[in-house]
Amino acid sequence: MRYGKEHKQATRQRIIEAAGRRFKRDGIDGSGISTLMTDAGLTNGAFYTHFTSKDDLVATAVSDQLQAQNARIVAQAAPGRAGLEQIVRRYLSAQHRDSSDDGCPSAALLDEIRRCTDPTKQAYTDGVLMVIDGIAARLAPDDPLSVRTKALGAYAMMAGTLQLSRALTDRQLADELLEQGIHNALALLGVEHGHSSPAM
Amino acid sequence: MRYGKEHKQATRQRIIEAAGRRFKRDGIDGSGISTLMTDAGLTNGAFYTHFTSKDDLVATAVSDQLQAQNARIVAQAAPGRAGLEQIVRRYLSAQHRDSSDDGCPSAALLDEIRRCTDPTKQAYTDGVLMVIDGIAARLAPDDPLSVRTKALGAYAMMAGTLQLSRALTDRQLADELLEQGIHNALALLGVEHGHSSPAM
DNA sequence: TGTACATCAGTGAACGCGCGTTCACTGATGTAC
DNA sequence: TGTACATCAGTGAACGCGCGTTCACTGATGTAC
Repeated sequence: MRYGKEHKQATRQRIIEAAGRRFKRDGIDGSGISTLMTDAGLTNGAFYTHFTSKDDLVATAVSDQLQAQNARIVAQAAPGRAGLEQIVRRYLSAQHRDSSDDGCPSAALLDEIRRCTDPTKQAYTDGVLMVIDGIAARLAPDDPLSVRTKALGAYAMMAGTLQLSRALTDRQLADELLEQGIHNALALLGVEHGHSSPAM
Repeated sequence: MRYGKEHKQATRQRIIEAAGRRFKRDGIDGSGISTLMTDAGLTNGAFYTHFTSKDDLVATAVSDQLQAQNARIVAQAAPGRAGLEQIVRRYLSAQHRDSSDDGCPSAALLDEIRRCTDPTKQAYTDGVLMVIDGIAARLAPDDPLSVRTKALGAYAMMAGTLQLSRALTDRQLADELLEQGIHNALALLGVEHGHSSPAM
C-alpha cells in the first residue's frame, strides 16, 4: 500500500495519541509495543517505520501530552487571570480524578518519568515549562518570569493532590482532599474565590 | 538448613526492606523477583516460602515503607508543632530529592500505586493515614481530626513537589521549586518561619 | 489514456531475554531417645 | 552425652508468556513512458 505523504504523518500522530492514553492508563512499563500498535489499529511490525525505539515514542508521547494539556487549558478556560479558578477547579475535579487516561500526563506519569532516559526527561521539562509559562502569563501578564516558580509550585501541588486522591481507597477522604486542594491552589495563586461552587 | 523461629521473620523483613528500596529506585513494574531476592541475599526460589505472590509483597512493602516514614518523622523531628518546619525542610531538601531509594514512598510510587490491586491501595491508604494523623496531631493536639484533611493536602503538595523536582532536567529550576515548595507547605500548615535557612 | 514499474507503509512470524511462578531437591539445625 | 531422624528455609533449574526488536515479504498507490 502506498499513500500520500500526509498519510504517514497522520498514522504517526495516531500512534502517539493512542500511546499517550495507554501510558496514562497502564503506565509506561506496563504498555507493550503490540498493545500500543493494536490501540492505533496497526500490527506491531509497523512500529519501527515510525519510531527508532520505545524510548523514542515515550519522549514523543510525553511531549505531545503536555502540548495537548496546554491546548486544553487555552481552549477551555477564560483568558487571563479570570480563567485561573476555572483551571484549578477543573483540574481538581472528581471527573478528572476518575478518568486518568484523558487527563494530566504529570499526574499519571510523574514518578515514572523520573526513571526515564534523559531525552524523555528533557521533553517533559520543556513541556511542563510551556504549560506553566501559560499559567504564569495569566498570573502576571506584564512579567510572567517573575511568577514562574510560583506557577510551577502550584502545578506540582495540583498534580500531587490528584495523584493522592486517585490512590486512596476511601472515596470520601479522596473527595475532601480535592476540595482542600482547590482551596490550597487558589490560596497559593492568590486568586479570590467564594467558599465552594458546586459545578466547575 | 533449619533455623530458629525468629530467623524466618528476620529474612522476611530483609526481603521487605530491600524490596521497598528497589521499588522506589526502579519502580514496581521495573523490579523483578530475582533482582529483589538477590538484593536480599537469596535466590529467587525462596520467594514463595515468604509471600504468596508479587502482589502480596508489594502490599506488604508499601505498608512497611509508610511505617518507616512515620518512624523517621517521629525520630528525627522535634515533637509537637515545633517539629513541623523541620519535617517540611527535610522533606523538600535537595538531599531527599537526590536519594529516592531512601526517601518517601509516596513521592517515588504514587502513580504506580494507583494502578495496583485493591489490597495494595488499601495498605497505602492505611499507611498514609498513619503518617498524616501524626502531622495532624502536631498541628492541633487537642483535635487532630479537624485538621486531617489539611495535613493530607500538605502531604500531597509536598509529594508532588518532590516528584516534579526529580523529573526536571533543569537543576536550577528544580532547586527553586523546592524552595517554593517549602514556602508553600509552611503557608498551608500555618507555620511561622524566617525567609529561608540554608541548612536543614 | 493505458500499462509496467518503483515505492514504501504495513504485515506477521521470529529472535533472545527476563518476567512471575513452580517444584524436586539439599543440608544445617532442633528434637527424641 | 551421643546418635538417628524430622524439619523446613533456601537452592536452582524449569514452565509458559509477553517483552522490545528484526526482517523477509505484501500489495495499493504514484510515477514514467
